[in-house]
Amino acid sequence: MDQRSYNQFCATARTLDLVGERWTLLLIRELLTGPKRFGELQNCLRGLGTGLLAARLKHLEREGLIERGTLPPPARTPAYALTAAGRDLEPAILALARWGMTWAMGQPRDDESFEPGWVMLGLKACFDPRAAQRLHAVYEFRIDDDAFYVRIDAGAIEVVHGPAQHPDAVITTTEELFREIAAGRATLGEAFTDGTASATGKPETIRRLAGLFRVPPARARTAAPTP
Amino acid sequence: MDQRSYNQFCATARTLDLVGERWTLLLIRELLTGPKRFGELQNCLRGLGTGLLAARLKHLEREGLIERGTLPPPARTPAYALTAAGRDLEPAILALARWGMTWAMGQPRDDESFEPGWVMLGLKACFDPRAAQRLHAVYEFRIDDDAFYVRIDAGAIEVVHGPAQHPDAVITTTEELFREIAAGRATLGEAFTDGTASATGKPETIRRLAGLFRVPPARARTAAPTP
DNA sequence: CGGCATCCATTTTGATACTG
DNA sequence: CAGTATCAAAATGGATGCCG
Repeated sequence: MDQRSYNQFCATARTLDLVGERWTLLLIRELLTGPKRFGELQNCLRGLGTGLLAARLKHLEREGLIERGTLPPPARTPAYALTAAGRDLEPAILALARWGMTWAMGQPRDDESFEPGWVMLGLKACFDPRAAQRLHAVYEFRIDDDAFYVRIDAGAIEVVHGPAQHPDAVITTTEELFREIAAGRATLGEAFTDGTASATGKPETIRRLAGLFRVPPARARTAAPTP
Repeated sequence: MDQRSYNQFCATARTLDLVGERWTLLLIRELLTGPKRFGELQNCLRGLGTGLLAARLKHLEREGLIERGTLPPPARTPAYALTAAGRDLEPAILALARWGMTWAMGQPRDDESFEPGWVMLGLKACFDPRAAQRLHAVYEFRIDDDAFYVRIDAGAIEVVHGPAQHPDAVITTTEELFREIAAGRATLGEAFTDGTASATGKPETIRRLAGLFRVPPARARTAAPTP
């Protein structure tokens, strides 16, 4: 599982030697929004068996991409978190996500699973720092029984799985809307208008939210003439 | 080979469904610097058998990421080129490369193969558009028997495998130097000084070259405290 | 629940031989 | 060369069962 290397002295190949195996990048994707426990990971990653999950976690820990630790004091249960090296994979994963938004999303198939966190990460991938100049705000998203918070700080964005401490605005909506957003059939702005999402908090903070993200238009993957 | 899907309605997962299999991203990496033939691909990708290469090419063609065509008129031999969708994977591949430069390069192992093109792509990944303001120039790199050209156009960079038509400057050097650059033990600037690389052409164009790239410093992948 | 071990059916892969 | 055919060796997935 890690003795199979491409044997190329190339930055891309070396990276794929470490994280190119099946499930690995998706596992890291899950940890991008905060530490998760074994069972949580298994829930998000249907089809990944316990054995393979344990092997992948061990491999990533040995390679210094994740750390096994325990959640904040009250809960003494083990959890996995990204190290600095692991966190630094975020730009690559968001780049893959942007590609997927453009070229591969279309309609959900009915055998596909879905997590609101994937859309939260998608929003992050579409975040436009220039649209967030001078904005400092914490948003809390409540999607059915899931919660995320988004902290915007002068062109930087942070997305974390879990409720916020002192949100400036709270957005309440459904997983169904998030599915529609992922399919490109809805936007946050429209959702506020047609009532599929509601918000409480500082009006100005709410007003700026929808403009922070530039969703790339979907395109079809048909052979294109070389320019 | 394509019936194995993650079955997630997620942009990242959908992308990996298409290009996440072994060898696929490296294959696309090879095509980022221009069309290549079956045999050329096989040469760069030691360990990838002909059967699997053929299968991958067929899959990528069917999915609209590459096109099978023939090289420019004189040679009537088949070659594979990226479509617009395939080319659009470049940001993701360069992001993976940047990660590898930072966290995974170190020294070459002696069982690793090496291609100068991988370093050319590494340079592209380190290109700093702001350092190239107002610069319009075509550089030709001659690395032993390989050639690449690099066109800089006001903050944009293009890297193509093959000789240039009318280069403003020609850089001549060895594969050995490129290996050292990949290992972070040499830079273009030093190479001009110590004579391991030589350049002919417009002095001002040559002078600006080394400053166009910001190579990220290498870091060790040891468990880091979460900030 | 967290996590590892084991067994087994199915895929993927790697390596090589072979054909136009 | 470009690509198919073939076969052995891994990797995967699913279903357990076990132990703290």
